[in-house]
Amino acid sequence: MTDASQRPEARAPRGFVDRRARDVVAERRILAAVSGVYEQWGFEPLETGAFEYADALGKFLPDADRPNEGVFALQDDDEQWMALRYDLTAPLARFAAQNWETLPKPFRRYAYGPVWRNEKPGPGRFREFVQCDADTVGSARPEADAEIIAMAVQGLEAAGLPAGSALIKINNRKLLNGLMAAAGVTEDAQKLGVLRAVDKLDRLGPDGVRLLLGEGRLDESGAFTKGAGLNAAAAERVLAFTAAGVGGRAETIAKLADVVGGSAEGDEGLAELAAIDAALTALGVAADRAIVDPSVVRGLEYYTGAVFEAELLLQTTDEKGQKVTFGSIGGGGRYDDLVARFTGERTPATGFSFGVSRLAAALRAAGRDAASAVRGPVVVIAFDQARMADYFALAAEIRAVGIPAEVYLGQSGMKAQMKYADRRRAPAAVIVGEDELAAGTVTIKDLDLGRELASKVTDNAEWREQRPGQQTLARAEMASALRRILDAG
RNA sequence: GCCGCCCUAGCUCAGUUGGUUAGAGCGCCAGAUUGUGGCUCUGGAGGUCUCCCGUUCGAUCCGGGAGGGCGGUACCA
Repeated sequence: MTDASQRPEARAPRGFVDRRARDVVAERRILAAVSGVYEQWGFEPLETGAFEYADALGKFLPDADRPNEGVFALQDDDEQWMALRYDLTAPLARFAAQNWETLPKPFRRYAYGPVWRNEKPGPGRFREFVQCDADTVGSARPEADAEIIAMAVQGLEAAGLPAGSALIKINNRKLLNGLMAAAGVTEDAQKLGVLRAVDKLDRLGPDGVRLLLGEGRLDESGAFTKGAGLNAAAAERVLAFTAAGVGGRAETIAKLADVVGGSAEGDEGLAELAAIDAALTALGVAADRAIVDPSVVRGLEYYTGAVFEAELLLQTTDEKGQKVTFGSIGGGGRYDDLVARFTGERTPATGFSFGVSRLAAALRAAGRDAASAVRGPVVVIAFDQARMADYFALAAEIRAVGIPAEVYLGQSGMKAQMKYADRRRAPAAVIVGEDELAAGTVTIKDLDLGRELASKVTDNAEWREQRPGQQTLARAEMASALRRILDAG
């Protein structure tokens, strides 16, 4: 035995979670359903490695001083920095650039897998999480955006979200760019400041955003956030723009034309939105599934045109009775410059990604995971260490009819074995001792039924006498009896 | 990253105005119960009171630092 002070503490690194059967099964179901939809739309699966060379991942280049800023990075034996991918878009851009010659173009692929971010974890925010992503590389058509949106709607519903509980909000960066150009904002840093301010609209409201568009904002904790430095008139124009969303897509687009029309870039964005609207309508996606919302901007720099965000409309209460709004569950947009980083050639691309465990949490809140309670196998009680061969034969017989089964392999007595079966959430325990062996019978205990019956019995002697949920029958009838128990459950 | 609050058993928390053996409930293990998960009773295991340094005759308690957690804020490719 090692000295206690030398023993490692059994704990997972912060921001990394262990997921047990219930969560694993739920996420697998989501991925299977969404993959099915994506493949039906002609998107092929693609898997790339967890590591990329750091320079391929984008602007956060690890340097010797701060190699792990934002990403988990390490140096290969040839001294090159490599880093765990932080999303699935950057690896796609790298893959597309590397294989561009031989790929069918436009290239349509979906991917899912873990991504890693080296940043402060929070509630519902981890340093490792699973993303699912679909992109079209090599098509500048607005229809490519529309198709991604329509497919996302269908994918989320296939995963189990109740129809209409998610809404895709669509906007176009070119509108805001046109607006800012008209207001005399040309500097990139200031543009980014405007985007970030607008991105906080849902949290801070118009008044908070007005401060951030101007000089800056002092929050409750006393921290000051520097604003984008717009003059009052320009700030009001931006706010008016973000508030221009109305019901229907076409109506919103018409209204936006009044606000941003006239600038070349703004008109381009309007034309793209109109084309997306037309394609969505043709694809059968109505305004109850996807709307145009000018307040959606997404904080990321690399989007060049259409941007979209999937918002959950579900509102539920958590275990403390607090109201919980799920909010954004995924997003995406058009990024026409990402592949060009490698090839030097502008390659239009658009995509959508969502967090798989976040969607799983949403489904749970929506009460859509009832069926995912994970059952254990039928447990064959190991009564007598000398009769293991008999128990294995029983278990094999049960498996042969398609029911998961296992023989208890611990050392404990029968009481502990029953407890084990209970904890495994086994539907039934199979008990074969001396009596049953001699009589050619098996005793089967329906654990769910037993639990229910036992709750009504308070007297111990009576409980022992009743053996609730238990039946003894000929061995030949074992499989069909178990089948009945499973079907009833 | 910045600001605030917090850290005592596996979990939720008492407690010591600085004093010798730190508690409860739940959970866990076992027995009562020839071969039965529940109930009841009995017993048991489990803690360097987050860590390090300082003050003190003496620190889980006071001071400083570190780590971790929670909330806000920033960032989020």
